[in-house]
Amino acid sequence: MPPFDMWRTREKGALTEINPCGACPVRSLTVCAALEPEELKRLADIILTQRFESGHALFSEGDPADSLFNVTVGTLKLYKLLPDGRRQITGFLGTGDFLGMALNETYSYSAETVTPATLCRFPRRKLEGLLEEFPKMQRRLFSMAANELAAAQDQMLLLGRKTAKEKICSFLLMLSQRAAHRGQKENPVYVPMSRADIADHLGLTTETVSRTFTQLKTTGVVSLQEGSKILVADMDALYDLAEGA
Amino acid sequence: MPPFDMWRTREKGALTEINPCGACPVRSLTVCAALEPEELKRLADIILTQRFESGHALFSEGDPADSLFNVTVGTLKLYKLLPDGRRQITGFLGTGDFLGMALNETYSYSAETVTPATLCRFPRRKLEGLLEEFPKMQRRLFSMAANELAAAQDQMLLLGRKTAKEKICSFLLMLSQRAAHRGQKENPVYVPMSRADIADHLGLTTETVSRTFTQLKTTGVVSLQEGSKILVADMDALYDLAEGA
DNA sequence: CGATCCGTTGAGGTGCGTCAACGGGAGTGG
DNA sequence: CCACTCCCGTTGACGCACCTCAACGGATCG
Repeated sequence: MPPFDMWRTREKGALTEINPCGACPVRSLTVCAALEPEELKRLADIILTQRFESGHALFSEGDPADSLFNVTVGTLKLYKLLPDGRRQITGFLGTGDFLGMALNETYSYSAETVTPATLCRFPRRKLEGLLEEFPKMQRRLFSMAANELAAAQDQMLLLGRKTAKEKICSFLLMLSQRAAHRGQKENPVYVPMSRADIADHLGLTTETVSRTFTQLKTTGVVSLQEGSKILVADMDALYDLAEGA
Repeated sequence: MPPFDMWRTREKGALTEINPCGACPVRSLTVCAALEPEELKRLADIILTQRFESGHALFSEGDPADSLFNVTVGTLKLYKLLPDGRRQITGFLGTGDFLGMALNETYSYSAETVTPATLCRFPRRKLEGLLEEFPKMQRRLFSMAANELAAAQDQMLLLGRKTAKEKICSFLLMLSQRAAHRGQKENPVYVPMSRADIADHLGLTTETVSRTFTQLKTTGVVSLQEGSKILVADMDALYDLAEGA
């Protein structure tokens, strides 16, 4: 982390710094993992690193899609809304995740920070140019998209066919596994999002989420800890509960 | 369609022919759209064209993933199962769609024909080789994956937050729009899949699907026609009903 | 002509939503 | 420091959209 005087205000709600990609501590998790040192310099020329407070809207569904982002620190949520305000959170993103891909000229979902977060912003045109030049990066991006697609299919199974308890257990397992994948602690599970966010991700209400957590605590499967952490007492039981066994 | 004697049995349940990609009538819809004539020849060398009856399982979740497919004719379903048999159909595929992408060495979902179908089969190793050579095809595949991802997000919104009636209307609209995209009639909508398949796609039961169709018929929004076709009498009403307006 | 499958309809049950109340923590202003 | 207000999470009482179970008719097939 650079001293504060290296930061400068860039736009409302964002702090911007110049960050050399070569020194990026999370590069191995991102699209940038595919690049050689000199390619990284080219990349560093087009990106901005920005820090946002929690609850900051990066962009909304329908906005012109002229930026793409890489999460380096923090958690984000992506969501879609129905006209009457019903909301579906399609996914939570963390360190290494990439967002902002758009088919047309506008975003098809909204993105908002859940915790304070640091992101690398790529101007869309310039990134597309680099992708032409760096086929390795193209391939890396493709394999990340394939991963997201598999996760989306799991989520469809969850939303369409699982009970409330199975949904909560699957969600905790997913968080645990993703933390492990990023080299973080997999237990206790860090759960930074609110009950409302969890509900809108799992197709439930906050009340049902709360009741189900209480039930899991009562039966001794999990226990709550300081700082939005959930200790899984019986990981095997959680696996079984997640699939209805 | 070639005369029958051009077909030869290749494996149980499949008929195989040699098909020059250059003459493929649906190429513009597929991954192959990106290729030049001489590249198409290279592609033709590695593919098999196969025809399957309806209800044929192409592969199952967990099978070794050594083939990829392109749908030229017919409809398929992709699905995942829970241990107790609950099923979620993550999507229906038709002309031009691509399937079989796998992250590891095994498929993460099952695939089965809904109608008689014709597919081009690509051996995975050989296709990966060609993708290295043809970056245009790589890009085309990526944009198709991005499309699928957007569709998956729509489906999550549907599964998590829509009512039964909204689900059915959204489903009909989706079928209509996809037919239009393929240059087929968008109304009446061709609905080749069973009530059970629709239910497992929308997170409902067959009874609820049936009842909801009856309700839409009664209120004059749609009417059933011969040959699995549904005539949408009031397309605007269908749009409104699909989003709860 | 029985057997099977599929779609439809009815009657009744339930998992989760809705509505409401309450308590604790954080921020804010006096 | 307290008083006030939010916001969030929890819990209870109740209702309902959809599920479950069951019956039936039509189509297909050996």
